[in-house]
Amino acid sequence: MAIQKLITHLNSYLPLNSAEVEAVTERVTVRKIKRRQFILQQGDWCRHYNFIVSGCFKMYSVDTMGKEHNIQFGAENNWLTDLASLHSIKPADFNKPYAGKPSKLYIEAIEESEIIQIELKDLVFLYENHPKFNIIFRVIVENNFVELQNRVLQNISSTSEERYLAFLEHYPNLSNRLPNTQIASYLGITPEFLSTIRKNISTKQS
Amino acid sequence: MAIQKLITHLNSYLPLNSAEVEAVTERVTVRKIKRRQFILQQGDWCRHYNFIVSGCFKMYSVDTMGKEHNIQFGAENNWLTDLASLHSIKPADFNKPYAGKPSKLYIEAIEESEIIQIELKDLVFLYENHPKFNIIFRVIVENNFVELQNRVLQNISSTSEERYLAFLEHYPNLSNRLPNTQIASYLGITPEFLSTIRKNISTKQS
DNA sequence: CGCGACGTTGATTTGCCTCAACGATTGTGG
DNA sequence: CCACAATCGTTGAGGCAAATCAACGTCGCG
Repeated sequence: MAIQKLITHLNSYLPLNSAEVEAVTERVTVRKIKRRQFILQQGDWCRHYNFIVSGCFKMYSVDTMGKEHNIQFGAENNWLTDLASLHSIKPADFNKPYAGKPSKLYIEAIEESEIIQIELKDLVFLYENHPKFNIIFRVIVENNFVELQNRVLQNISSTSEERYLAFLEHYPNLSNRLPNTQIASYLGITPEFLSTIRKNISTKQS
Repeated sequence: MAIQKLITHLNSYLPLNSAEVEAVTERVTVRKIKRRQFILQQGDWCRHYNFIVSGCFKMYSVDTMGKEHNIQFGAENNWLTDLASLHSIKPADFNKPYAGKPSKLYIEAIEESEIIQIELKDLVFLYENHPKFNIIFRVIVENNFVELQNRVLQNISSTSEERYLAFLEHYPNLSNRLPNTQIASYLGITPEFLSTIRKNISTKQS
């Protein structure tokens, strides 16, 4: 069952007691998302943390030329949200639907997916009534921060080929199921150039 | 006074009461750091959060060719630490000096500086005894995460010139005092190429 | 079946790096 | 305080990395 996957995930950070499990369970929503369906679009006010139970998503921005740039992928047991929008809300406005900044990003399903959403106001309730969630979500954000920092380091210090190989190694479960166009967008190169990189790698190996 | 700058900074997130102020004050260390002095070196176990009272630091990694790559700068009112190392420690090992992973990074003073350090075990004490600090440091990490995400987006979607102009706009207080070689390393380009970018910009304007 | 997304290839152009050199500035030890 | 070394910003020639544009075959999906 979907909720059980979330509980197991949270338990891996800090074991929850039954009151905490109940508090979470009461405040989340399970949703099924179809391929190509959006759970966030540019201009929306981002209001949820999204936990991915199954399936796969891409979060991207669209530039002035209409090109998409993948900022992050998310698959099973990942969290995906636009913190820039979600977190621009001040505590006093948590209940208002349109406080803070609208999002500049899109989150779109690449596969048939199932997610669990938790609204910011419910998360704040958990923070205030069950302090353990403060720690869990701080650690989740810290982990994502470290991942992102490594990516920045790669971007400023490695060639495209090195970055591609690092992606394959670091995200084997993603590289299998994503089209190369999407990977190219994530790496910041064109699909054509990724194709020549792949050719070079395969000729080296043989 | 140095501590007062830290308190003012923390108050800007959530106002502290006198017990919380006292708890922080008792557990931090003020240090003066000279130019070119390190507060973290590759191989060290990172044990502190560093709050910069005055001065300026760079955090960088050194690649196999011996080249430095600036991951982050820090100036007044910024926090600087290697989360990847600091945060690899499990709660049970907070008191041990060599738990977790050694750092891969350097943090070096670019100017004569003053910092306030807080050890992980003291921060954990604050988390457990004064839950407000959980929120404050979660928000600090979230803010840094959003900044980093914008940088990733820039790296994969913009030209070097655009990234340089964005840097000037976003960090005017840093771009004044940093040598261009350091900015180039942060942007992931060579100093020579940054020089030609600067020439292009100045000829465009006139 | 037909359309659109995908992966690939090639020709050409552009962005950016490498290497070498130079003057100007800063800093440091004698 | 001076002399010398180190750092810095810049310029130019040449080369490689990567983008652009166009084209083509394949595949999955409606």
